Amino acid sequence: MEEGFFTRVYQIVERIPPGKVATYGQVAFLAGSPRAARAVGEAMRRCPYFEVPCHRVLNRRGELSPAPAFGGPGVQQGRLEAEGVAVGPDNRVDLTQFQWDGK
DNA sequence: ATATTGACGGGCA
DNA sequence: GTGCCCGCCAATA
Repeated sequence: MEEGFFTRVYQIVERIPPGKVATYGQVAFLAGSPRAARAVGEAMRRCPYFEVPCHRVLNRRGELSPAPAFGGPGVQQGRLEAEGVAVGPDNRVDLTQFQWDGK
């Protein structure tokens, strides 16, 4: 019963606890395709359900996704800070401190 | 069916 | 540490 690669990615993203963030590569790895980070980005861009905390998924550098894609500047940053994630002045997060362990 | 795109990752300068 | 090139996977036109 394969519901699609996207659905699997959404399940993993929903597993990310508040106050933590994950990289596209990590989600792709948990999804079963460690090289499908790009496909994960597409899934996040779609974000069909609001239950999917796509704002917690960052790139390998801990940079937040393009603000326009989130409906406006500061949206993703505001959500992360509201959960306890410190966002730097360059819209970056310290992955060494906030990256999800995957458990 | 093929071609192009896209919220990416790793390696090297 | 940042920036550029190439490669990977899945979805869309």
